[in-house]
Amino acid sequence: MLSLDQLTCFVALAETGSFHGAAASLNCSQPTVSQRLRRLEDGLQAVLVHRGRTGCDLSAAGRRFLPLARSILSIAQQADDVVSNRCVRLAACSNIGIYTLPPLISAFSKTLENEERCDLWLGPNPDVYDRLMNAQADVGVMEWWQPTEGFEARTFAEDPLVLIAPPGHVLAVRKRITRNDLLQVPLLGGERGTGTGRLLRKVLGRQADKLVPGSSLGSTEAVKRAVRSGLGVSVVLASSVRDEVASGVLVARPIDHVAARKSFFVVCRSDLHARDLPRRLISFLAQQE
Amino acid sequence: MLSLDQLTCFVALAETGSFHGAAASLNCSQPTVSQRLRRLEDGLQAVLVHRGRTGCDLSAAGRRFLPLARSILSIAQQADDVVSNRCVRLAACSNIGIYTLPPLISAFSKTLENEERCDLWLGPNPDVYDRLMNAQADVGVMEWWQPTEGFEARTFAEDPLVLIAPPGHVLAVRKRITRNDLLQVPLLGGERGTGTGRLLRKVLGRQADKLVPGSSLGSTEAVKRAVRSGLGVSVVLASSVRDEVASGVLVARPIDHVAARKSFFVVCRSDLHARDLPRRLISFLAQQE
DNA sequence: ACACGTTACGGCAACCGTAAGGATT
DNA sequence: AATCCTTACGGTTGCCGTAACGTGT
Repeated sequence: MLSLDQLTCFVALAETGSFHGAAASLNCSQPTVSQRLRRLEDGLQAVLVHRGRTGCDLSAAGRRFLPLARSILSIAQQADDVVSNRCVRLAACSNIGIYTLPPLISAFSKTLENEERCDLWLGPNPDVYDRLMNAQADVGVMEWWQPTEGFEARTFAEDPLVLIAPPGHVLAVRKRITRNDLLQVPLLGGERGTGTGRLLRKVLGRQADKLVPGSSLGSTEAVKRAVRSGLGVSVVLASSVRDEVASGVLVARPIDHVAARKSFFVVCRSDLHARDLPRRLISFLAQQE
Repeated sequence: MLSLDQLTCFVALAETGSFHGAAASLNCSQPTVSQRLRRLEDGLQAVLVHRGRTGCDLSAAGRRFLPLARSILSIAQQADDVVSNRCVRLAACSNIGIYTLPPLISAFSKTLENEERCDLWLGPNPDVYDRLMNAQADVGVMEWWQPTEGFEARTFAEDPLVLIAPPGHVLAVRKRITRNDLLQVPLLGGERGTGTGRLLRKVLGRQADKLVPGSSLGSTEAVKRAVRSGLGVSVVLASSVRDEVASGVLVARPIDHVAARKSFFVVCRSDLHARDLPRRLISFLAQQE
């Protein structure tokens, strides 16, 4: 029966390339290494390591097995941190996770005790939801949220939306942008199915149909590149173009509309205590707002 | 020290909701369940299960731990199959994996002995490459391949490219489609960065610039839907529209050009034996060609 | 009295380290 | 002779099952 000692031993053996080396790195006697590997091989009914006089190397089966062994050990490693709540596992989606969250997490990490960690995972919104449900994440940061028994969500207002244009563009010199302005220029990005697209449609109402079709670029990075190349203008979150605006390759202009801010949800289980790491993270985010 | 028995026990406990139930499902005595869980909790230094008189339920730490326990057990389960080569792990990318491979795999599975399996994983081309390198996949099916020490690749010719149009379209009644035809109609999809787009550019040469821009729809499914709605025509792999052509919602026409076939690579480690499952899979694919 | 989980204890098997053995350079 | 892995053996520990115990319904 597969044991963690056996796996550790096998991995050490693969890394050091010798039984003596493995024994040294594991602080145990060398026959113990032999025995552990033997039991492992007996259990799996396969030869994992070819013993040569000058060290040893993995068999084909051993090579296939190595990544599995590493995975198991890595998860077992996580276990300690996860049960003792020394680690907040944050799952976030798309733009929020890419642009807004990193600096906040970085700041939050500085407030942590020793041994405490904060892990960020990025993925599409439905996957974030799944991770919360499966307890693979402690906190979810999402563009939409379906109220769910046992969980609570807090709404945060994100950066305002801004219009971006290449320097020298007609709209780049205006102080502010109105709804009508948006409808009169070809707008890149903002396709259906993205958070920004959904918000744009809400701001523009029925007139949203006038948005130039066929301009689905898929990612904010693609949109930024397209605008820089002079293909048109677009509407994105202010924080996503901070660098480009600072360096002058893009111009950003605020948009005249109250709803022109995107909000996001921060979700966690409702049975957490106030001193738990996930709650402390959420409080921290609330303070920063 | 975390053992698999302890994990199995914990999962059974979570599923049955009682120590007796777990003991029954594990075919062991009930005090053994108590003991295993006790050791597990001691090892993790946390209470995982709240004992009540009427069954028991997981603590917060227990809920966080459950998915980790399941992951470890699931990987450990795979281990047997993987080392004994009773399981080919196939990693494939995009369209090939979605449209071309499933029927082939289904046919191959019928030739397998008892207890043998074939797992398919889908992801972007670079991830397929990574999986091969990390030995997380035995066979890779890819759109491009960078020759790599220790691996060998075989080239396969895939289905021809066809032009698809809605029934009644001007091009839908033509027998064959020429290069010039392609340049004179708005073409949906085929954006840069996709395999089809790359091939189209190769077929059309410098004239590829005439392709209608801004029509990046992201997925073949999106392209098919757009064509069905009458937004335009497109070029896709024949096998990806087999169903739609059969049911009459789309019309497919062959394209007059020798290079209008996409090729893909099937890759495996070069140190495999002929009777190994991955080699048998590759031979099978070669026969079907 | 019953249902459910814990504690107590005897026996077996697993595991480790020391020491000796075998093979190759 | 030296290096490297394997085998052999004794002692300790861990783990299981039976049996007895405590406690709520």
